[in-house]
Amino acid sequence: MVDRPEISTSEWQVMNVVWEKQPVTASTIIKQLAKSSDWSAATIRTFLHRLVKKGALEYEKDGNRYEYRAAVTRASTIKHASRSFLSSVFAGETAPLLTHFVKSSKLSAEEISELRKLLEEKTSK
Amino acid sequence: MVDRPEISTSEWQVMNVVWEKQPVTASTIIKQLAKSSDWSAATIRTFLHRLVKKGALEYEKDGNRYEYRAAVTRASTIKHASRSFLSSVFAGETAPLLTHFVKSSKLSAEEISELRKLLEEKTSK
DNA sequence: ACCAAATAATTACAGATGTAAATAATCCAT
DNA sequence: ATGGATTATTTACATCTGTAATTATTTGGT
Repeated sequence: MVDRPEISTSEWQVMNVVWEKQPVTASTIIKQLAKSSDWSAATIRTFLHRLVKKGALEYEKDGNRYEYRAAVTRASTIKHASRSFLSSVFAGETAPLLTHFVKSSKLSAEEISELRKLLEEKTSK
Repeated sequence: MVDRPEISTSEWQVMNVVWEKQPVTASTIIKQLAKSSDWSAATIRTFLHRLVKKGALEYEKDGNRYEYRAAVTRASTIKHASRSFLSSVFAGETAPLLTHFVKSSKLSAEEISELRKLLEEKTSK
């Protein structure tokens, strides 16, 4: 927890697959990412290698392949990235950030009432 | 508008000062950033130079110094950065993003009711 | 036991970024 | 007009990123 690994945007794509399917092999990840990207298999393997080096992923050998799994939780990684996004892009001001995303997003009725409930709780608290 | 300049996190610090104070000289920016960073003057001048090259800033000569001003609006730059943050960190899902930031933020009563109003409008729409 | 196939590790290389120092151009005060 | 100060431009350099290709290692099948 001392120094968090910085995850690049490409690496986030990979991490998102791992968090969803772990433990998971490289070839499964490659197959999955083929749907949403046009990276070659070699490129994705490079990302995996770098993520291991950064301490964001770890693996266990299973025959000649690796079973990858996340070494950091999605929640804590999101928290870190969000903090830094908030601080640079919105100069640390949360309300404008929320306003921006509320305005620019499509939300279902359920999502909206869920968020309103959350805000309500914050008021009384 | 063809290809948006990518603004790095350090460069965001500089842009935020420019948007707030433009038109503004390098030395004013340096003075301002001294409060929140420990960059040397040379470093900040490098950022200014790169931002001009990227087309994010422009300047007008005033004697031997420049008056910098933004060449892109804050709103459009925020929109761009937010889209890419949403897509990589929250896998494109806005509701979890909003939940995260609502939960992790301190909001004043006014801000909360403002946001609730915004959400309400979205419902009826 | 050996070979084709799969996997992982190493190497490559250009552009971006963080961080500045060195150099060149310009201006103000004397 | 000149020299010190200020500003901008150029150069530096290591690390990170995007994007692979090349090489080495392992393994399952015959």
